[in-house]
Amino acid sequence: MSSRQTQEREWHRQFILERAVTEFAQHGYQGTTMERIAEAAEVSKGTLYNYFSSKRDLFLSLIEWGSGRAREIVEEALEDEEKSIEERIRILVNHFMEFFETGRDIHRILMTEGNRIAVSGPGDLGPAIRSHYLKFITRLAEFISQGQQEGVFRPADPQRAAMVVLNIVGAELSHSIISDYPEPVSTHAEAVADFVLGALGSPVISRGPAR
Amino acid sequence: MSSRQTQEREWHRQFILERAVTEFAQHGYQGTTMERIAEAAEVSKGTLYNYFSSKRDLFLSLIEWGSGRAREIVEEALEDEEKSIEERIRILVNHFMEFFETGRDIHRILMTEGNRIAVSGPGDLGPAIRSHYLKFITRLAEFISQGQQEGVFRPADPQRAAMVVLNIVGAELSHSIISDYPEPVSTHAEAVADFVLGALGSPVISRGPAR
Amino acid sequence: MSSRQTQEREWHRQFILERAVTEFAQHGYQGTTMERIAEAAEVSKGTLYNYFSSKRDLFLSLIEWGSGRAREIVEEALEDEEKSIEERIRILVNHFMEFFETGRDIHRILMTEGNRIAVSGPGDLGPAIRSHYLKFITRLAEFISQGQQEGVFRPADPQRAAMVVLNIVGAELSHSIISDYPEPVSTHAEAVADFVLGALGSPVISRGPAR
Amino acid sequence: MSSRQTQEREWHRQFILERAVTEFAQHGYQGTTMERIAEAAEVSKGTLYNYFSSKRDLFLSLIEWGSGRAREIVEEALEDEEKSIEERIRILVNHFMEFFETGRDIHRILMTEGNRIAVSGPGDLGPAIRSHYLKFITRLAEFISQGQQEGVFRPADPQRAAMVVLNIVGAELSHSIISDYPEPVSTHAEAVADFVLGALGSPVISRGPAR
DNA sequence: CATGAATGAGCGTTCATTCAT
DNA sequence: TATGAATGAACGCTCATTCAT
Repeated sequence: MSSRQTQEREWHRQFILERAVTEFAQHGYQGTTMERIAEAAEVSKGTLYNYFSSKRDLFLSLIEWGSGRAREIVEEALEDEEKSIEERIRILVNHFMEFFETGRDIHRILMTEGNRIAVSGPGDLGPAIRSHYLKFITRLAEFISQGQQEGVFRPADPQRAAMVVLNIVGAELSHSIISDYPEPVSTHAEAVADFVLGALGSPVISRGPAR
Repeated sequence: MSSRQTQEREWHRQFILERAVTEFAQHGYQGTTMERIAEAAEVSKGTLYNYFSSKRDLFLSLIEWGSGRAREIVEEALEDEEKSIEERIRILVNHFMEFFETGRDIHRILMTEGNRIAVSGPGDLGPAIRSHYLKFITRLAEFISQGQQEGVFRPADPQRAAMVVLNIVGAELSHSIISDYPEPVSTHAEAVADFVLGALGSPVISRGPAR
Repeated sequence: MSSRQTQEREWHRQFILERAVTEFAQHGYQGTTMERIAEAAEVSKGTLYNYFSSKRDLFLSLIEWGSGRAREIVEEALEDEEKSIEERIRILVNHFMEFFETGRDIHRILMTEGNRIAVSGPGDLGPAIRSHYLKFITRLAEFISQGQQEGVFRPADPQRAAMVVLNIVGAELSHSIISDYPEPVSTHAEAVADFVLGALGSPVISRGPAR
Repeated sequence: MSSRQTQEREWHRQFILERAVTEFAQHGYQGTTMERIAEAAEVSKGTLYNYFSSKRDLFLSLIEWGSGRAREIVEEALEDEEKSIEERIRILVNHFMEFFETGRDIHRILMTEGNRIAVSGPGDLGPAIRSHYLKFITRLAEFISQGQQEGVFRPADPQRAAMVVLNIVGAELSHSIISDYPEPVSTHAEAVADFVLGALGSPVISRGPAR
């Protein structure tokens, strides 16, 4: 097969994934039909199976892709050792918020469906997703641990703290849905970061409009 | 119909709901079949339809019941005006943690399935659930608002803050699932309360083993 | 469940099997759809699954039923020790021919589909069918072995001989299909028995119209 | 188009057929996919359709080819008028057994799938196959008829007798499958011939190890 | 001519719901 | 009221066939 064909095949695969994300985000794993995905991706049902061996495979590919992107965000935000710990947390939240804007759907899946499926999903999706989740959490926990050693954060189980950070960020997503406000979610990145830093124990000096 | 018959009917209905909770918690809304619920409730499939007009109705009844119980917890914890704001938050978290222990399933549904379905569930479960959610959040937001006025909490959008509180508590649930630790979740109520108070802006003086 | 209900359920199951036989006989295992069986049995597709867990299960039940009936025929024909060996073979062939008349379809399945599937069927039907086949062949082989010891039949591998007998009887089925003759297959039982006895080595003295 | 091109095209066609035989033999008509055939023939799926207009056409070509080869065997074995009738039957059986060895697959198809499809196959394969079958049977019947006139065989419907011969040979195939013995089928050609001659009414004087 | 991506009708199977008993 | 057999629409998935390259 020529390289160009391989390339195009990969593009097409990506395209299908991108369209599928929205469906899964809106209807959940079980509620999303291959038929709908096919329509959303503007291909026939059969074509889906030329790219993914099953619905499960498609969904897992999507989780992998999404959690990969999320890990990149964490990495990019945390790796710059020149910046202060607090600064880096703010950047992390910021990047996450922006990721929401463009990848709001994939995040929603990661947060809710992933959470539920990690418990006892159909076709044993659980372990696979849980593993992606853990890689993600672990990196964040390491950073928090470092912050604790430097005295910036108060002592607490780093993994629990990482989970808390993740869920506070997720709370903003829920809030945006419930409140149905018009402005981009990332507008509130500062406010969210305040909650995160507060939870981790850092003295909060909000730089947002409040106060 | 005699009052006693009415009473028994109501008991039976409750019994079915209690058995259904576990199923929904384990398999999600779509993944739970009426067949399974019937078996779990030790009745026939047909009987289910004598008590609930549809699967949707059954699930909604369950959400209503669960979120009702959750609202009671919030109310009980927050109403005692003799206690300090911070004290009441700690009690709230404590009660929630205990609710997890006994009603872990209903909570899991409220947190994950509820969250997802609130967006765009099958058969338009969304609006109904969202309304329950809001009543719940609103009460918490009122209390936080009061705390802010009293200067105990730092200023922030109270509804957003309420959502953050809820999600921090939810984080512990996720953490317990991921970490698969053996002790009761409520063991960690103190640690969770610390995160909550930190996020809300209260100066944290942990009374747990840390420090 | 009352005994009458159980009884009726069993009848219904039998009825479905009887209707299914024709379909499988005409279109083979893979060529027969559950839809067609449902139509033939005058029920909905879903009902089929109230009685059989899968297409495979339905087919296997049918094979079991048919091969059970066939074994009974063999047993009935061969057990009467008062009759001569040759006489019993003639009775056997006769009964088989009559079985064809009423159960032509099940026989066709046993002969052709069974044969093919025994090799490498879909969903590993092979071993199950092969086992039924063997019980059947073994009883016949025992009888032939006895005949050989009594000097009525010439020496030969009894199992091979049993297979030959079965296939000669089967040949008549093929012949009736190819020639498309109008009279009942059992009309030719004598002629078929002559072939069988000849093959087994008994001196043939046909009592049919030939000679 | 040059003759050489035509030639090569024909070769390629043959090659595909030879590879397809194995697939059809193992999985049956319906159970064999064009995908599998393409893989087995080391071409793409599309190419298959350059040589055969449809799966049906491919299968029919294969039946034609196989039954042609079978007819040749019959012809070769029976035409040598110098040999005795009995001798020629033994040669026929022998050749058939050898044909099994090299063309076991095509035979299996002819015997089982062919048999079933002859009745009412998908896409009306029936009549076409039946016609091949008849040509084949008819030649054998003629020979048997001759044997009967010469008094070597007892009187019987020649076509029925031909069918019986064919099925006895087929019995050995079934037997080899059921018994799963290791030696080549042709090892037992003598034994099979004994059964055939016995069935046709010839006095059996086995030349095999038995007696 | 060779390819393999695209197609869509059709398959086996599931399950919420109905209804005669 | 309680039952569970019957239903049929809808699902995930397969595969013979087409066609642009």
